[in-house]
Amino acid sequence: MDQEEARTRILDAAERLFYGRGVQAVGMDELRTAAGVSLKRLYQCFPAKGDLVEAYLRRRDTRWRAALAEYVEGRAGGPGERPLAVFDWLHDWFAEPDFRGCAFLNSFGELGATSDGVGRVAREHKRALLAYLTGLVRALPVDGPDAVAGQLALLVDGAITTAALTGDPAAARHARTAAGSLLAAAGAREA
Amino acid sequence: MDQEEARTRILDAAERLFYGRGVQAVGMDELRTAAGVSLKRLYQCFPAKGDLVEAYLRRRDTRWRAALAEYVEGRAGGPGERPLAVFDWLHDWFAEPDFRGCAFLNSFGELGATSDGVGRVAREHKRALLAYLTGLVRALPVDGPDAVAGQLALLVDGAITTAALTGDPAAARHARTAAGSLLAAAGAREA
DNA sequence: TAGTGTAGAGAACGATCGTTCTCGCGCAAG
DNA sequence: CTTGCGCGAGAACGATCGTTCTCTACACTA
Repeated sequence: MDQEEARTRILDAAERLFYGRGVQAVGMDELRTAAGVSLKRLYQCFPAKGDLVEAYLRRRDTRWRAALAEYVEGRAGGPGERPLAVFDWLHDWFAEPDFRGCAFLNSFGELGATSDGVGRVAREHKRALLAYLTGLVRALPVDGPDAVAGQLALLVDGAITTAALTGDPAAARHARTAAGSLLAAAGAREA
Repeated sequence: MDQEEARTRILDAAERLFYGRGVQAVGMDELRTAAGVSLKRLYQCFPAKGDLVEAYLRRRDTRWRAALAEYVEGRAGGPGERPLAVFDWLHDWFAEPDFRGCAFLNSFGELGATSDGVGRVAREHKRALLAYLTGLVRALPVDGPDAVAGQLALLVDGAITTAALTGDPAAARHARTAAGSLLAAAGAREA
């Protein structure tokens, strides 16, 4: 087996287990079994569990944001619908059977006080998300686009945590409605 | 030492340590030392760690919501300012030096997949918060007060998680601005 | 005063954690 | 063919976890 394939299989197993049950609830031995990789290989790919956690979060960050951007790009008609399409994508995500909230907020809540690496990755993720939303809002004729983007980011995080706790994807629709009101209040016209 | 006092000291230590560093990062022995209580006493008050975690969360829930309600009651002028006062209270909370996000969301992210007791308490907390916000909004002449309250709840959760991650209490002000826009959009007048 | 029960201090236990070490097998080079 | 070398399988290690047990000291009662 290639070193590259081993990394992929380890990261796949890590994402499924860490995201589904929490980092501390999954031992390295169970992870090794799920990945179908020897313990030696696992430790030569990731010298410590913390490295694996950070790598898992980084890969998930890029994939998550790419999937969101691809959906918004392909779905939304005009620029005015793009910020709202974000919440449509959230709704689809929330409805997935293994949805369990934001991986970064969960990991930060679990390890943020101990590991600064987790906190760093989580902050970068949210900062990148805010930057993406800011780009979407700036393309519209709204007053104070950066402030509005920050408000949308609050709605996104609120919807994710609410959906995770209640198990109800409807939080995405409520957030979408609120986002529409905020954009309208800031003067967005259907462009 | 009284049994009642022992319970209080244990819960005080549990709240400080569990909230500050996460549940799994704190052992029963460290907790025993922090509480100044014998191990035997600790286990006769709380037969297992899970019981202590749930008790800590339940006490925090009642105190947290009581503090919020007291602030809103005493601070806000008219009923129209009450929903906004919620975010002022959040700002004060975020600025506290040991603020580390929502104890219920943190615990749920850490243990929600394993322990259903934690999930139950966290859901009850958020449901009670939503009910409180609904009461505040229903006192105003707005269209669809329940939907608006749900939107405010999204902003509250978003502000808490954002402030926890960035360490910046400004998230509360942004959320307050957004809440004002949403209330205005729903037809709230300064009552 | 002698006996009894309870509490505190901390050792001890079994389980599990992250990590490393050992062993044996297959393969490639000389 | 032989001789290393790298890999997989899993035992082993030290630490730590949640929980229980032991032992001692002391307050209260007859």
